[in-house]
Amino acid sequence: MTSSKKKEKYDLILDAALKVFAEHGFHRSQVAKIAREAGVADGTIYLYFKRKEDILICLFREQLGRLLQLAHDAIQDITDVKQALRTICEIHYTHLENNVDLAFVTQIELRQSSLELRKEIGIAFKPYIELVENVLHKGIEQNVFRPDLNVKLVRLLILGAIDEVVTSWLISGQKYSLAAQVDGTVNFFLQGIDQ
Amino acid sequence: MTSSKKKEKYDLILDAALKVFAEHGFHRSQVAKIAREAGVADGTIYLYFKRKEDILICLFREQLGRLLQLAHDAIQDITDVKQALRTICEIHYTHLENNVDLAFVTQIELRQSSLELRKEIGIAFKPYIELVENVLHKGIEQNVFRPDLNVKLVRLLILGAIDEVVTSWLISGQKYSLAAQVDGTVNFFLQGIDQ
Amino acid sequence: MTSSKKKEKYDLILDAALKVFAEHGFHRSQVAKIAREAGVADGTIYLYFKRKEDILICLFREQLGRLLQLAHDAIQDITDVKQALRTICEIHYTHLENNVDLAFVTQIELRQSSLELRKEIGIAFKPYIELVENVLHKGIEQNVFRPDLNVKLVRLLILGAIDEVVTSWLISGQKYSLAAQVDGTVNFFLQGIDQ
Amino acid sequence: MTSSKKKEKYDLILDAALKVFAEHGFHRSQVAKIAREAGVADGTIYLYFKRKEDILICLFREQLGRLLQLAHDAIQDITDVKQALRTICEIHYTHLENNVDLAFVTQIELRQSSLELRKEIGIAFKPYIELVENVLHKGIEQNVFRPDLNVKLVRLLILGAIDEVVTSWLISGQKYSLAAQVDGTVNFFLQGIDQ
DNA sequence: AATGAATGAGGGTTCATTCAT
DNA sequence: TATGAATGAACCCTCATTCAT
Repeated sequence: MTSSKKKEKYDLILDAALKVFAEHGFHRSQVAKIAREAGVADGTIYLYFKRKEDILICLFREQLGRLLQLAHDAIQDITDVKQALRTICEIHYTHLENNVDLAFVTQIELRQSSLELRKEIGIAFKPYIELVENVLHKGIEQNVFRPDLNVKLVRLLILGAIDEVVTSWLISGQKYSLAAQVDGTVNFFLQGIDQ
Repeated sequence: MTSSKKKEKYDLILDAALKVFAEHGFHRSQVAKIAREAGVADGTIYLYFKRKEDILICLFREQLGRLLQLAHDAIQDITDVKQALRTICEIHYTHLENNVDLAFVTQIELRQSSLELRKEIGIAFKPYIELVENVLHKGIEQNVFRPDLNVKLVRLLILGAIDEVVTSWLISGQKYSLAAQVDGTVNFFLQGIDQ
Repeated sequence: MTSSKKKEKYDLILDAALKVFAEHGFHRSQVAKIAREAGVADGTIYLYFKRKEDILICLFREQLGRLLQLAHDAIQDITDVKQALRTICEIHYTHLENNVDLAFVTQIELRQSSLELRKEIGIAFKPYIELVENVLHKGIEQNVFRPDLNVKLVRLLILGAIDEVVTSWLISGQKYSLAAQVDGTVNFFLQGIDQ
Repeated sequence: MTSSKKKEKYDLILDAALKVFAEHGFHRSQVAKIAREAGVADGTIYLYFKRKEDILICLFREQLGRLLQLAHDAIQDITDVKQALRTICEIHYTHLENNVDLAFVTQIELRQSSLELRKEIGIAFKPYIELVENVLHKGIEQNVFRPDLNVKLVRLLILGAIDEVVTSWLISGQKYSLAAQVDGTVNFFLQGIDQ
C-alpha cells in the first residue's frame, strides 16, 4: 500500500515535470512549479529525487525505456533487417509525434544540460544504441548490409540523422507529419543518395 | 580610426568569448570573465553586444562564416557533385578537429540555449544549408543523385549525421581522428548501407 | 510500565542527542539524525520534547544535575571552605575531562543558542550558582574569606574563570590535563596574583 | 576619491551590521536587512565581504582593534602593573557599557558561530591576550606578582572572569553599572578571596 | 568610447514540525 | 504510543545589466 502510494507520487512528479519542462524549458522550470503541478509540496520532490537534475535524468530514463521497449517488442519477430531498421525509425518518429511534450524534453531541454549530465544521459542511451548496432551486425552477417561498414560510425550517422529530423520538425512548429518522413529516411539509410 | 578600434575590440571580445565559453561552458562563463580575458571593462561588452546571448550568436555567425567561406571556396571549381559533397564533409571535420574550442562551442554550448536562440542560430545556419542543398540539386540535375530525393529531408539527414559524429568525437575526448571519418561518412551518404 | 518505557525512551533520546550534538554541533544536528541514533522515529521525539531546543535544555538540566549532585555530595562533610572550593573546582574539571562530549555540548553548543534559550539555561544553572555562593557566604561567616566580598560578583568571576579554562582546553584539542589546572586555579581564587 | 567612497560604504555596512546583529542576533539577521539598513543593494554587500560570516569577523576585528588601541594607549605610560591591570579592566567595562550593541555582538552573537569561525575570532583576539600576558610577565619580573604564576592559566582566568561579568550584566538587562564592578573585579584578581 | 561600482531579481534546497494512520 | 511521509517557510549568493563619471 505504502509502496504503491510512493510509486504513485513518484510518477505524479515525473508527469508534472514532463509537462512543465516541455512548456517552460528545464532552466525556466522552478521546482516549485513542478510541485504545484504535481499537487505536492516543494519538499516532497526531494523525498523522491536528489536534485532538480535528477528529475530530468529519471524522466529521460523512464521515457526512453518505454520507447526502447516498443522498438524491442516490435522487431522481436522481424527477421528482415531492413524491415527492422524501418520499424525502429517508424516507432521513433511515431512515438515522438504522439508525445510532443516528450519530444521537446528529449530534443531541446535535455541538450541544455551540463557535460556531466550529458554523460549520464549517454549511459541511459546505451541500450538504444545496442539495439541499432545489433540490427547492423545482423545485417552484415546476413550479407544484407555491406560487409565493410564501420558499425559504430554508421550507428552514429543513423541516429544523428534521425535526431536532426525530429528536432527540425519540432522547431518548425510541427507543421508537417513526422511519421511521413520514415520512407525518405530509411531509403536514405539503405541506398544513400547515389543513383 | 575609431571604427578600426571598434573592430579591434569587437574581435578581442569574440576571441575571449570563444576561449572562455570553450573552457567553462556558456552558463558558467560570466560576462566579467570574458571582459577580463579580453582586457576590457565589463560595461564595454555592452557597447558591442546587446546581451550575453548575443556574444554567442555573433561568435557562431563569425565562425560559421569562416567555415562556409572555406567550403564555398573549396567546391568553387569542383564539377563532380560527389566530390563536392566529400569536400564539404572533409572541410567540416578538419576545421573542427583543428579548432577544438570552436567545436565545443558549436556542438555543446550552443545547444544549451533557449528555443529563441536556437531559432536565431537556425537563421545564421541558412547559407550552410543552402550550400548543401545546392550540391544536392545539382547532383539530381546531373542525374548523379537519385531524382526522387526529398532534398530538404536529405539535407537534414546529412547534416544531422555529420553533427552527431562531431559531437560524439568531442564527448569521447577526441581520442581518434575526426578527419579519418570522412570516407565512412561519405560512403554512407552516397551508397547507404545496403549491399 | 508505560511510564517506565517512557523514561527509557526519554533517556535514549537524550543519550543520542548528547552524542550527536557533541559530534556535529547543535545547528548541524538534524532531529532526524538524533532519532536514528536513538532508534526511534522522527515524530517520537516530539512526544517527549516540545522542540529541538528543548532537547538541548533538558540535556543540560539532566547533566548539570549530575555534576551538581557530585559536587553537593562531595562537599557535604567538608567544613573547610577553602577545601570545599577546591573540591568543587576539582570535580568540575575532572567530570568534564572524563565526559568530553558533555564538555563540548556545554561549552560550545549551548552557547550557539538564542538569548531566550540562554535565559532558560541560566535558570537551570541556578542551583550550581547557589552551591558556590553558599560556600562563599560560609567562608565569610567563618572569617576565612574577606568580609567585604561582593558575593554575587565573586561568584561570577569564579565561574567565568573556570568556564574559560574549560573552553580553552577544549578548543586547544584537549592536549593537556584539565584536572591538572585545579591548583593554579584555586590558588588564584584564594590569593590572587599579588605577592 | 573612489577609495574614500569605498571606505565609506565598507563602514556603512559594518555600522548597519552592528545594529542589526545586536537587535536580531546573527542568525536572524538576513543580509537583505543589513543592506537595507546600510542603504545599499543586497549585492553590494558582496563587493566588500565574501560572505555573511565575514561581516561578523570584520566587525569583530574592527571593534576589538579599537578597544585594544584604547587599552594599549592607556597603559602606555603606566609603570605600576597593578594599575595597568586595573586600567585594562576599567576600559573593557567602560567601553562595552558605552557600546551596548557591541557588547551584544561580542558576548552573545559571536558565540553563536561555528567552531571554524571561533578559531578565526581567536586569532583576532591574540593581541589582546598578549597585552594582558605582558602585564603579568612584567609584574612577575618586578616582583609585584607572585613568581610561581602560570601566566597562560592566569590570563585565561582573568579574561574568563571579565567575560562572564559582562555577559551576566547584559543578560540581566544592564540594570546596574558595569564600570562599577571594576574595583571588586580587580581586587579579586590581585588578592583573591582569602583573608 | 570606456569604465567598473552598484544594482536587485531570482531559486534550489534543507529540515524542524505536523498529522493521518 | 509510535510512526515516517509530507509539509512549506526561509535565505544566501550570483551575476547579467545599468549608468554616473
